[in-house]
Amino acid sequence: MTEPALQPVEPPYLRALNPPQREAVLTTEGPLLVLAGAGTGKTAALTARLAHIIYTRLAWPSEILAVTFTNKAAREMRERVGRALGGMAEGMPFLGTFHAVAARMLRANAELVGLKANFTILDTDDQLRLLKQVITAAGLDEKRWPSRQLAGLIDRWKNRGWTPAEVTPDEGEQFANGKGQALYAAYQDRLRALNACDFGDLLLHMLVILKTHRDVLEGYQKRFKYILVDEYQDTNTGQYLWLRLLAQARKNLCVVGDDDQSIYSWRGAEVANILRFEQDFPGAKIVRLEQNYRSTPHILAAASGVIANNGGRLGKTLWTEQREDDGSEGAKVKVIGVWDGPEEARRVGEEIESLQREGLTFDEIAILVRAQYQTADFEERFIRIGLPYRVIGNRRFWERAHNRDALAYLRIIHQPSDGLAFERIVNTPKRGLGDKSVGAIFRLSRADDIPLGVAAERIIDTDEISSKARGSLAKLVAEIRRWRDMSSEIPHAELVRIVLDESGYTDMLQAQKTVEASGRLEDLSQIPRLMEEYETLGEFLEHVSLVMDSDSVGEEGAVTIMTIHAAKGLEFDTVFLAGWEEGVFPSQRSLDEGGTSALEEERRLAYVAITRARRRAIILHAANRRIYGQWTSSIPSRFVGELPEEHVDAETTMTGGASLWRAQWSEMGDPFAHVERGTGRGPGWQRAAALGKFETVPGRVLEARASAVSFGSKPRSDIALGQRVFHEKFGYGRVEEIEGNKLEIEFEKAGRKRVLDSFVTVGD
DNA sequence: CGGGACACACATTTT
DNA sequence: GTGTGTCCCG
Repeated sequence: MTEPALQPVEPPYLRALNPPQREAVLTTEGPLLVLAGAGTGKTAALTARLAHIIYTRLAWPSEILAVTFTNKAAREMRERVGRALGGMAEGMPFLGTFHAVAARMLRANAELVGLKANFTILDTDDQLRLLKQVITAAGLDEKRWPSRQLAGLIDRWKNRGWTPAEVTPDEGEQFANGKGQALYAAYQDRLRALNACDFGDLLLHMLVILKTHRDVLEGYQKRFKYILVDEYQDTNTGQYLWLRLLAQARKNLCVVGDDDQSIYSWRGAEVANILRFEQDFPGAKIVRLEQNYRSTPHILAAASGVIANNGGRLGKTLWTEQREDDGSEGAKVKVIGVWDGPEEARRVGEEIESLQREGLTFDEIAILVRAQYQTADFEERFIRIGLPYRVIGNRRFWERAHNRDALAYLRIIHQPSDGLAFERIVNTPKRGLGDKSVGAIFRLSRADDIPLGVAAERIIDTDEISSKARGSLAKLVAEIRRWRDMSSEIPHAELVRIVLDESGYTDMLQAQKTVEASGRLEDLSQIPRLMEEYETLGEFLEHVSLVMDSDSVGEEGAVTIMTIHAAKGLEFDTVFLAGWEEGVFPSQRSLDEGGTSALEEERRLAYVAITRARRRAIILHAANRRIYGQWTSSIPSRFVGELPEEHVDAETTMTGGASLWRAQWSEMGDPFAHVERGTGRGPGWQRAAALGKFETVPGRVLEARASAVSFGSKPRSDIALGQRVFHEKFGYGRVEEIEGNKLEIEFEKAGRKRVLDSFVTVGD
């Protein structure tokens, strides 16, 4: 026997790992598939693996390729590896999302696909505008052949790794009577001319380069001694091909995933990639992580019960030793039926307040929804009761026109050939450069094959446009030049302020004096803060185009509201799962488009949702919901019925209770079975209601609850013109106008805004 | 050329 | 209920 003292000291990162996790860490050579169920310590194992490879000098940080699907995951991994190694993880330049890593590689090889290293990454909006131009240029009616649809097709092709030449006639047929392929090709030409890339291009261009340039491929194969892929079930075909090329030489490819958590097939993800990993990489070792460290038994069992309804799973048996402090199995999954959306929000608010009284902090609580529109009821309620919250995944920030305008100014400064950015700001704010002048610039740009910005400069010296237009164009061009010169000297966060002021953009908004305008100014004022985190303007722009998220510079100590998709990979003590109703979740739209396989994906989403909870999962469903302005009645989600009864505590404010719904479901089977798919324009829940059978809410219940629903509509007697009032978000102000229950208030700090009277209290 | 009035589609999930 | 495109007039 070896003396214990002689054994090498076990590195800290291996401590606290269970045997399969250890195996996942120590099996560094050869292909490895780690099947990691929800909450099984996957991230711990992954970071330990990276730490191990670096710590034992198998590779330098820069020789590891580690891809994740979200920036959040990448950030977390970087932090945790750093912690495990204490600064040794410096670098890891190739740890990031597929897109971020691909962008980095592409910048180094851009010229091989006819781009320059400083190419622009287009956002969806630019992409659509460009496609619209392409469609119109081909003599097609954009109304009949919408750019959105073409964008969807092209995206799908790119996800599969197809260049225009590889689009099958059959596929090209799907748009404008077979012009799909030609339009795709034309679009790619336009992109190249603009020195730009769309999202899919980042991966596709890199794939093409790896396929056609042996030297480049071999360079990367040599460089990446180890490759690690997180969330492998979410890879699409293009990403799979990309990985296969890179891993071919050394075969040190470790992929981690869970087929039960595959929720991105609509984005091109192929679960098949994980299902056939063994065939792709013969001799692959498989490690299963099945011990769950996150959730209490009831929660895990409830989730397992739901997912068991799916077919074609790799299959795992998750188990847990988690118990409450007192050794009990903890709370069952609670199902609460409520009357409508506002009541759902009210109810969640009350539950949160009582949890807080028990000592739970707001950060440990999340509300998960299927779709963004569901967040509105909660926001409204939480503002009203002063409950701190944050909404994650607010990608809408960079989708708002004014924010993109600001971005376009920065883009044209950073990248003179960014024609789309120039087009966007040339007449915003208005400077007398209308369709006529801009059209002339366009023609010159196309005729001489020069970027829009250059054409603009040249046209000043011609008489193509009116002298007035010439004057303001000359001024604009000069200003952009000046800003560009400035940009190397002053902090870029400062640059935005200067640009927005000097361009007249701020003045334009200030002149509008509307509530919307003040909100926009508020948005714009946040941009410098968002920029401060980046070294250079270029870095910032790259980040924005890759993330399109304002990164929720979030307050601590707030309840989190987000979509289930955004919650993947996260965990909370208590999770509220809102809107579990047919049509909402599973989403009718999804069902209409994808049938059974879409239903299974929705079910995986339900599984992901439940498994986010450590100690408490509360599922809610409302009998009525206002969707797109229309009140519609709805029935509980079939997933509610799939929860194993013994792990559920049901409570409903409606007659019959949960057991009634459960009975109905088992009796009915699939109530949509006889509803034709994809027909009719109305949302599915309307169709569901039309089935009659489900409109079982008795009138007297309706009456009994109705009074609880209406609030805030009665005029307030305590508010008069000139009254000093207080608002949760905007602070103190004076009432300037009263219109029903809407008030126009001049706030001391926030300016003039219209708010509902229910949001203010009488000030002193 | 700019602005306002109006009609109208259009509405999941995200790198 | 939203935002966007279009039409007309000053």
